[in-house]
Amino acid sequence: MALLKNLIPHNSALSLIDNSTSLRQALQIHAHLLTSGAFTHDPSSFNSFLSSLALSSSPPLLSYSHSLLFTSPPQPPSLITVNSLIRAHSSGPSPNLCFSLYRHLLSLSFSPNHYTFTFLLRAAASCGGLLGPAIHGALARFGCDTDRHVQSSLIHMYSSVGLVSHARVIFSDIIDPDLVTITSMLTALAESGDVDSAWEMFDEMPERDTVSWNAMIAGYVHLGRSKDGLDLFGDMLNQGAKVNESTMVSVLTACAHLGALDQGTWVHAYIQKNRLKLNVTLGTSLIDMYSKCGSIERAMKVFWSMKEKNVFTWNSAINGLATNGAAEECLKLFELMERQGVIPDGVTFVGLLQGCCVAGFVQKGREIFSLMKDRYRIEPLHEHYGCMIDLYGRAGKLDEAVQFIHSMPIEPNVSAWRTLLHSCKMYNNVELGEYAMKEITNIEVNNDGAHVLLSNIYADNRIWKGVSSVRERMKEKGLRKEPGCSVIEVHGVVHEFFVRDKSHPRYREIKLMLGEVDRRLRLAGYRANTKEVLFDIEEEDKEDVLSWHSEKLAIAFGLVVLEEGVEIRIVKNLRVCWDCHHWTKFVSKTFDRKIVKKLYRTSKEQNLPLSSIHQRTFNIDALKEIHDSLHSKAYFRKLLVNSLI
DNA sequence: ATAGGGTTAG
Repeated sequence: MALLKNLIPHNSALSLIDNSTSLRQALQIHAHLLTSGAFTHDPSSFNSFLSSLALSSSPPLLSYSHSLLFTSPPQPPSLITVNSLIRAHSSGPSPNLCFSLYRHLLSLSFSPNHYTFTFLLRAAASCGGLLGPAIHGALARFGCDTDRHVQSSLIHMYSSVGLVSHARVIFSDIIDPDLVTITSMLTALAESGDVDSAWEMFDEMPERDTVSWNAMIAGYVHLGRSKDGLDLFGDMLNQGAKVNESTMVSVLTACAHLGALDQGTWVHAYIQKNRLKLNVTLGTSLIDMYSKCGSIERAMKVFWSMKEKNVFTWNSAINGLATNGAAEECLKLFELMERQGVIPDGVTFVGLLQGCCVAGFVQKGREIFSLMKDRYRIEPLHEHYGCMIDLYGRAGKLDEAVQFIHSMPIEPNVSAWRTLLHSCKMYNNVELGEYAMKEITNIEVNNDGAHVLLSNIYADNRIWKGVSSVRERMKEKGLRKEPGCSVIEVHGVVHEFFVRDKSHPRYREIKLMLGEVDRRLRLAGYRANTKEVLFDIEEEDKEDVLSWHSEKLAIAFGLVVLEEGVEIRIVKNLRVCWDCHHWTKFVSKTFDRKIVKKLYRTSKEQNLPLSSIHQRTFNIDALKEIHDSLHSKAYFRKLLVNSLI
């Protein structure tokens, strides 16, 4: 035994500790260090031991290290040791422990330093709490407010608690801001919604690195300006900036929002070609991109290939299956998730409930809802209640939907009533629709979507008085229907069409194609259904109103430019009207095309067009080329050059 | 024997 002790000097014992070390192993190492006399021989080694445990990024070891601080140590802890513990907690599961450690540190009569405060600020940012300003005061007292690391952490903290103006003040006090502080300010601006100011800052930066590019791209993508994000990514490659995993995550998110499968596929190939590490986050983004672009098979292929998965990964797959109509598989995957001991969260249940909803599994949906509350102790949020209302509503169980709303322990929000209103539209229930509308206007007077829905319900039931009175009301309130917008990606380029949009450079061909479609559909027995048109008619010229809907323009464009047999994928911001749905089915059959439509809309994007620029025509030949020869930056550059033509 | 900015799901 004595021999063994000599064989393992304590510094190698410490280097044994990493995040795979179990608590049991840590205890053994601790015992070894104690019995070998390491701590008495070299008192500072106790501090090293505590730090190693804290920095192992393993929560149990961190707790153990934390508790040892309060036993009678062979030597008082050093400032560095306490700092290490604070640092570990700041990015660990309980960041609020940082603050009690800080008090402990003061009670030991230490003076906290810059290190201490950067960690504390990080903790305050992630707690989202009110402690940030207090820490700001404290660090000023200790004279740490001129330290760059502290300054950028302050900006980050104020931004994360929603106080951009404070972040601005900090920034303006920095005499000579560097790359990092500018990036941190840029991010703060973007997160506050002021992406244009962020851009200004980015544009004027004397130098940029990968992180600043990433911050700007992410800023656009988060605000729903995905197309701008992709364009900026193009610029990034063009300028030869180094791209990394984070870049790709944002770019894939943009592709997912735009339904840009070709670009997403290109990014996937780029990742492989450039040996970027397919970490959990990146893998999850890929799953999400593929499933949002309608390619659930490829999404699941990525899912199964991933060795490490977290709850995000599972949620993306479950959600993808649900929204792609694979409810059975979605429920099966959830069972597997449970068997593998992954704890589901609220988002998991949104996916599961949506799966049940589209498949019409009412009873299963009820069970899932109870499982969430009773077994997993997850308090349902508006989203979950919304799914349940939709579940009943779509299944035609309107009474149950209403009862469910009335039994909600939280105040139903606008979207709860709107979901009900939507079911009323599906099942022609005027009376209940009026009731839902009343509730909606009690909460929010100006809801354009709800007005349009109610008007359509009246129109369906030929209650013209109702139609005109809703229209009147909208006019009074100055409400306008949000313009419909559809995007289609063709050979890696996103094209955007608004309702009644004539601005596309190939509009003539589109119009001709619409005529051709019209002719062939008539032969096939299609008759336009005008009952949902009424809303648009007053601003309309005599031309065929229905053919102006944005998805028809987009599909016609797809027919013009896409090779035969290539599927047409459309992403739309508003509900697809009955006629368009019907029309699409006919086109799909008559032209023998697979057509996939997705509804995509986030609250952030509500009043924004899906992008600001369209009409860019890249000249790529076929998707397979993307896989074969185009794995390089040069390829993307080529796209951009072509786009300028 | 410790620092700052960027990345995922509804």
